[in-house]
Amino acid sequence: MGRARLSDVASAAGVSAMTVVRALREPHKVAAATLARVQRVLDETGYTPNLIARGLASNRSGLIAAVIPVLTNSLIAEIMQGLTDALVPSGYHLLLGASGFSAAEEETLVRAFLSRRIDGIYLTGAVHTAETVRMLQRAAIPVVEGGNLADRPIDMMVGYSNVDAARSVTRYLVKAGYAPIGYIGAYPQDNDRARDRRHGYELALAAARQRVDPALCVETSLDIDAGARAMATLLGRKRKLRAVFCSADAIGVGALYECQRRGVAVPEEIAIAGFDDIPIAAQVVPSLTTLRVRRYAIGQRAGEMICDRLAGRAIKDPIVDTGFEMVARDSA
Amino acid sequence: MGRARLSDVASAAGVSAMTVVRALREPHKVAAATLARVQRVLDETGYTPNLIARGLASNRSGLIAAVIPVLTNSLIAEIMQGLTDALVPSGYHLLLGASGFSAAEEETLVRAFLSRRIDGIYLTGAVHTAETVRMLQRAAIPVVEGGNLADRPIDMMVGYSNVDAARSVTRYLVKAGYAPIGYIGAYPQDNDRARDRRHGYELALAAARQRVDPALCVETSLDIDAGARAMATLLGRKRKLRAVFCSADAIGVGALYECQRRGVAVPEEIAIAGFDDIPIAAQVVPSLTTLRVRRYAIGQRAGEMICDRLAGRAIKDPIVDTGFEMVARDSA
DNA sequence: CGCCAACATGTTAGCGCTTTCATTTTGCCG
DNA sequence: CGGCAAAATGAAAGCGCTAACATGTTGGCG
Repeated sequence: MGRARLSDVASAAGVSAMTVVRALREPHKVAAATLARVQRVLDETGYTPNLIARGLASNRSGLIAAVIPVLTNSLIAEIMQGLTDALVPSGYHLLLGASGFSAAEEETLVRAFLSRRIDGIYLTGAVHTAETVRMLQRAAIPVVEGGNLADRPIDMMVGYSNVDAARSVTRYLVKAGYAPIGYIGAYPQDNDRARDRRHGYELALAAARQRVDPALCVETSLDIDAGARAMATLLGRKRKLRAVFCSADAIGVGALYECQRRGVAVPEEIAIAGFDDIPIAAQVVPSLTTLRVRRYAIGQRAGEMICDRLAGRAIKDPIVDTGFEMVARDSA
Repeated sequence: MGRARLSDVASAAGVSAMTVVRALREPHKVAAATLARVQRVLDETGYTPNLIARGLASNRSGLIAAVIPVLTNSLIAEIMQGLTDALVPSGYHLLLGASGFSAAEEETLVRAFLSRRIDGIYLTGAVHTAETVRMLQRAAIPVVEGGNLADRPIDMMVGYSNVDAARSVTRYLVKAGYAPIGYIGAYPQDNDRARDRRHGYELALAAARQRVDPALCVETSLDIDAGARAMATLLGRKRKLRAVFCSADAIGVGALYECQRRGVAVPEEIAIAGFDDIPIAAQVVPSLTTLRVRRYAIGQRAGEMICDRLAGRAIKDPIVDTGFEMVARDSA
């Protein structure tokens, strides 16, 4: 590995470089005897093509980048797993960058990745800096924005409507007769998904002619502890509260635990609904009512779209809605 | 981006390519007036170096690969976050591959990554195919095996002893007076960590002169559901059982829930100890006694070691033990 | 048995950068 | 103010591959 070059193989086999290339990529175009000879040298030398040189000559790196907020979010990780699973069979590899929820950091990463002449890119969410968008358009590579749907994608988009999904969950609580319904969600800065979920919550309340009470809404970070603290805050406000929509299951589970610790019965005193259907949601007692989203499919579809475009296949629809479904359980 | 070449910038600024390169990388070696002129052209054209061409010419890709079993394991994701955080400031980027717990698939990925002329690589665990090891040694790049400690690393190694860690947890149960102590762990195929943890469990029992009863040991997959089912299996065997060591918190939490559902009091009737200290371990009721490992630090340290080596800095010790600590909570 | 497809193979010219060495210019001192 | 070291700049030769075109070699048929 590493040492032998194409030309080494060629001269060892007594042929030209092109013949080796053909033996590698279009064996049927090479005479059987030649093929066998080249094949043998290939095996002996353990030749591995230098993809850097190939990239320079062919102007394709074979690299697909993905910029995600953090690697440690298991929901995003599922999308990435789908993405890489779709990419690798076509010979592409995944270049991963973490932006830490910062659009500026995302821009820095995108710039660096374009320097590497990536063939395509996956971005999380639909909100990016103007410069990010400009660079990507100028690069004219396949771009998929994933995890949310919006009106004007840079190029392609696959996900679901966070507004509609959050509205569905909230409507579910409304129809179950709960009122008033509070909200615990993630901080919305630099994060269109969080913002959209809150928006969906508000739309559902408005449709039901319930008023949005700011005192019943808390925004916090996205983990179990934070969910527990937020629930404590809400309960501490001594306002009437019958149900809470948590814009992420991690938060919902934390809220549930906080209720347990305080002896608040769920759903009898306070109903809780989450969002995401993480594995633990089905296991907690009471099990968490939530909304399921097809995360792996999002990544996989995104990967397919990028591969299709790079292979010159037409994309039927640049915006793919992967949908969602309510999962009614015991907590609401 | 993408259009302007180094030579374009050079001719626009009326200098040679080399001067532009120096302006970019060693500005102090360029006369102030020239520097300003080049700088202006650089800004105007928005020049971005083509890292593929650089890679070919300099024989360094700037890419560090990591091969992990799956992206969706949040523990591994934390390691990856540490890794990328350590790499990016030095200008390296993370190329990620998922082997699906298969050593053969790992080998395929390593081969492909070597084709891309990666500058370094992180591998999960200490067990790899002979061919993987051979290729890596031949490539002579920094290699870090992470997440476990073993005797003969390919190159460098950072992690903790899964044997010792599992022994610590089991010993904790022994000292608390529980007996007999059962075991629920992950399938050990192609996974040295799982194997080592079971080994640690057995060593601790042996040290305490308790016998290892195969009927009290279950191996399963690594998630909450599986943990619950495994606990059900164990309870269904109608053997005396006082405590269970679960080789992963996901399994432990599942086991805990199964006990709750069956009305088995934890820790009064059965004590449960986990491994990993995932976020939810502190939140479940009763909170899970477990063992904490410095995952982010493992990735970060691995990244630093790779960067150090590539920068020509000496590595004091090629094997770094990041240690572990018992976290005593309520479940055992 | 000669000729032309169809097949098989080779040649040439880069891709955009870095590396190495060569050359020119400047500054300083006796 | 000549000469030399140091500073500033440039020229040439690839890195290992691919793309596009060119050439050579068969075999089948009239």
